[in-house]
Amino acid sequence: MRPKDFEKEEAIRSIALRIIAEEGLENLSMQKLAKEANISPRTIYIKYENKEDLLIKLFIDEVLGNYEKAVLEGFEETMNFEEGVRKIWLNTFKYFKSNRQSYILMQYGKSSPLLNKAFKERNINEGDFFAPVHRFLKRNIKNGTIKSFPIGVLRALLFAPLLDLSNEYFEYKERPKQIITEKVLSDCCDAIIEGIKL
Amino acid sequence: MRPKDFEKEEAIRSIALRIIAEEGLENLSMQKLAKEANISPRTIYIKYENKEDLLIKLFIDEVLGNYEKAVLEGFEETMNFEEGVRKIWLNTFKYFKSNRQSYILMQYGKSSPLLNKAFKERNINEGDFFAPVHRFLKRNIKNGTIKSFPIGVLRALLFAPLLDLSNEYFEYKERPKQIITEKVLSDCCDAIIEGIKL
DNA sequence: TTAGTAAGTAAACGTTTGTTTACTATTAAA
DNA sequence: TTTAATAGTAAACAAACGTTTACTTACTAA
Repeated sequence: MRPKDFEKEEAIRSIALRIIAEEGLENLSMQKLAKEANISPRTIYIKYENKEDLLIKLFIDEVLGNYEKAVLEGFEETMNFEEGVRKIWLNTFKYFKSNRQSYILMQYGKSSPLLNKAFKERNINEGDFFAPVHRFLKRNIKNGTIKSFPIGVLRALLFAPLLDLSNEYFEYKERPKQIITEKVLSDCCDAIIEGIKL
Repeated sequence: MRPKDFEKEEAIRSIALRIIAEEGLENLSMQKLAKEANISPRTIYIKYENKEDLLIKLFIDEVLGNYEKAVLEGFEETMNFEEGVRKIWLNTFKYFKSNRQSYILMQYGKSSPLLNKAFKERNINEGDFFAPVHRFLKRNIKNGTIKSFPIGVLRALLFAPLLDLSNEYFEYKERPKQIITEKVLSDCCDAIIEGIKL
């Protein structure tokens, strides 16, 4: 049996992500994707059932998976609250900083009816990702270290501004005076921690 | 001269928004839009140059415009810091609560290459929206009421969690126990204000 | 009352869409 | 060296795409 060519599989994924991020999902077609990857359209259908299947697997495996891995690098749920939150903040910002594609796809995931549908069908909920962070937060509530908000609310308060800050970084990237310096980022993190601690 | 039928114009806009929010931008076609609005495709081209023009005007006028109006209702830039921030929080949440479509389109706007391109071409920047809020924030920095972050950073810290909280509200809407109660929302607002005040 | 004009329609334009058919290439196992 | 099976290709399919052409309708100003 002829073995799969994993280089082709990788090409399909990376080129698809590039087109979505740079030209928008509405401009991703199977034929365009095949052409840019130098393969026949049929080859995509060997690896994915159809376009919807491709998009969903792309998002769950590549976007969410890589994001989670980058964010949790070096994070231990036994860290103290300040240390843990700061670690996640720096990891997240570092990841998006060198990876604008992921930022765009992440935002896209929040609004896409297709992906929301897929998540419901597969019974995937947000708690399945970042489980160590959730346990970390729960422990710190029990400890009495932080205010007792529902997990989803804590996640919003602690990490939602990060996506906007990453975007702010891109907006001003070409300008002479960088706005999101390490100091600003660190001060932001402090401000948020301050408001959430008991 | 035969006058424009404004009901048709309104139908085009509201149906287009519905399709984008419920089925995704990739499923909005001019023919589908015309069919659902009970008009000829040609009629859309009387009111908009092409599909891109329709999408951009739709987003700037309907989505951003209505959002700004709802958020600023009853807000005065002379309010004191806590009062002003709380007003915006409650307005925003109330708006998204009864208007999930806008939430989805708002998120879409953040990721869409098409809209980002349009903003650059037209020299629209975020400062053009919510000017009263920006002046309000600047005054409170000068006052020494709050920490001296760049405006874009303050905006992220103060208002970014709101979008996620609105989504959290939807996620749990059908469940017996509501998570985002008025009390939780108010406590969140307090926590953020606490971290930002000097 | 009528002439002029923009609004609107029905139907079609050439392209591109997602996907499939019919075929060839490449490899592991027998 | 042959066999069986999957990977991959080139070309095509009907359907849908954005947009336009040719025409009709409805109203205003003269």
